[in-house]
Amino acid sequence: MDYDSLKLENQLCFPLYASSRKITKLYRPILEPLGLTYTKYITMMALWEKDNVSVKELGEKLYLDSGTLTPLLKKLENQNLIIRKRNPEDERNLIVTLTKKGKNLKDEALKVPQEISSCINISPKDAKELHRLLHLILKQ
Amino acid sequence: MDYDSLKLENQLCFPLYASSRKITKLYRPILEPLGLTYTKYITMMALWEKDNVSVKELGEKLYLDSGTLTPLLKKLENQNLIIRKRNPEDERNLIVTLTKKGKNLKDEALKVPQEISSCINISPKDAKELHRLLHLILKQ
DNA sequence: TTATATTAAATTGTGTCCAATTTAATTGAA
DNA sequence: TTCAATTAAATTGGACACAATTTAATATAA
Repeated sequence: MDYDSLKLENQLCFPLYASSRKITKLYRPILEPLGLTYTKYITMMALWEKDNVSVKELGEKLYLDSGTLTPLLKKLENQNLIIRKRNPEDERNLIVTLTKKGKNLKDEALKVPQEISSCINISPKDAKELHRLLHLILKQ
Repeated sequence: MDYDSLKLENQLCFPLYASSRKITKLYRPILEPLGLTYTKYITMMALWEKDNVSVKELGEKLYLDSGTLTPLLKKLENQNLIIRKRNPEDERNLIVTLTKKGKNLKDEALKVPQEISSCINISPKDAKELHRLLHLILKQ
């Protein structure tokens, strides 16, 4: 019987899972002064790219559903970073809009990618290749 | 001002995080008939490779701490897959041992990697490269 | 020896994630 | 039209993750 396929070392998902958590952990102390968690941070990144979007659209971009986003967006609203408002054209849709404070946070956030990249030791070539492979999985 | 570093598309962590969750989601329905979650599954894989290990050793292998492992191991014990026992030589250590049922589950689990790999479309070459890059991050 | 330091698990509290269900609004077919 | 389907968020409940603290056992230095 061949049990090799059950060895941790031969898994692809396990290092994916472990390294994802490892890097999220790196973000924690860097984001904490901005009042953001990692999930809040990627949500803000999505909004900095495109404002006035529905929860559905945000969820598609972030690969998250309303079960995760609804409470998260409520917290961001409590922090006065966003406003949540129903779309008058179609009240089923909730539109998320950045506040002035939310927009201004972008400048403070500029240092985050810098600090992170100084923590992760990977060559530009490897980074590009990793990026390609991850999107390969994500896009199927 | 250059905001490109804040675009989701330019992140390395974001696709890592998103694809990790995506693949964990693939495991859910496959592991469910075995009574396992993904975290339980990797814990069992570690134990199938090496039995009679402490929580600390298990945590080092899985990159998890006692805050995650303690409740998880209690559940696995309730399922009669493992036994938890203090080491008489040093009562601080808790030793985790597979039961007969836990050992037998390995044969059932053999089909899991097969089913998963049929869901993920990646060439052997790309898989090998992805494996290398993830371990590069994990090992630093 | 004995008080202090260290170590290993367990506990506590917060923040996700997600499946499944519910609620409310809109669409569409008879 | 009108009632059944569809859609978008919100809610609920269960399972992690992890920082920080606590508890208990062991090691060590004065």
